[in-house]
Amino acid sequence: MTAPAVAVVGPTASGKSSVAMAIAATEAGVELVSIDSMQVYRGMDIGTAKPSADDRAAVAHHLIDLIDPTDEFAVAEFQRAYRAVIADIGDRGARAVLVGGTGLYHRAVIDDLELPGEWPAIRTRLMTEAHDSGLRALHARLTEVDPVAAAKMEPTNERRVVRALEVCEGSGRRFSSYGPGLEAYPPSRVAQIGVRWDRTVQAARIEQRVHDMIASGLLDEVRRLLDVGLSRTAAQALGYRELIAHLDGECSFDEAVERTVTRTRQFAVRQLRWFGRDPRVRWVDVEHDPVAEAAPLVREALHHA
RNA sequence: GGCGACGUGGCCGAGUGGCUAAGGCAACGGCCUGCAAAGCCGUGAACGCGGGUUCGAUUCCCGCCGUCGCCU
Repeated sequence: MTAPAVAVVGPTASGKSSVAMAIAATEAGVELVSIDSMQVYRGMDIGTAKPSADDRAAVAHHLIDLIDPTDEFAVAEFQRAYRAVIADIGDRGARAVLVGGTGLYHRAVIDDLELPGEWPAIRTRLMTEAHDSGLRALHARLTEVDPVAAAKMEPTNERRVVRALEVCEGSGRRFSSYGPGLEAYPPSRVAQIGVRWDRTVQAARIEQRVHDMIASGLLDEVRRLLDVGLSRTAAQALGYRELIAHLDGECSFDEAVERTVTRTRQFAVRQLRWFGRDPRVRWVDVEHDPVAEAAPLVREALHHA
């Protein structure tokens, strides 16, 4: 049985995790579910700001440490794992607080998106075609096969064009037939509370956070991971990608750190836009203390869930 | 003090005696159904200052200021 759930969303370093922890500490029968594409990797702890051992001992945390850093992972697997976890929590008679930072994963679970499926062979073929005869040609083909999908994407966005064609060819169904996409915001049983700060403050918080991660030994963590190897997805995580580049001799340490700060800041803006578009999110513009300012709203939503 | 080089948008960095002065980064705005901490699209903004040569100067000459290097 699906557990009642409430979601705390927002950009990195907004304090959403601390809000969730505060809820779990004061409400009985609450378990936390991380909606984060990078915390699923074991061993990637510091850079992904995983909850501490103490926090995890105090409150049940889910969808963290699901796989090895060498493994590939994507939304569909995450959605599958989520369904299992949310059912378990429900069976226990508990409630879930989702802590969401990865927009796509979050939508996939709260709106229960129907994800098309995967046809790697077709995809590979399409990619070589894109490089040989040009992306333009592929987009033109998509326009014939699925004009609705084609109209919705930039003809220059290889990933999207290829994926849409992959699904059309592989499934025999139009890509656009899998649902309205992400521009529709149907009523959801999961209430969403957004936590955000003024842009300037957010930037400062991020810079501080990155420096804290470095001080906590992020470089050593990356070295250790490099010995085992990182999957394509894991290797592009913020902080990891930059530090790997540094260890490969591509840039100085300071440059890597600076680059991490910048990229994280940009990521936070993208998160803000992603969640900001969702009219269902109730926002808390934090002035000083995310817990004091946002927790009451989350608590209230949880009582209605 | 002398000699030399340089001074282009927030930063880096091309370039030309005369079309609307590249590009990259950042910033800002927007997008996203299997790499999503990824990827894609769009936008604004500049020739150090003062003279001169010229039909016309960012480009050539002089001076000033500034930066860097070398020399005494």
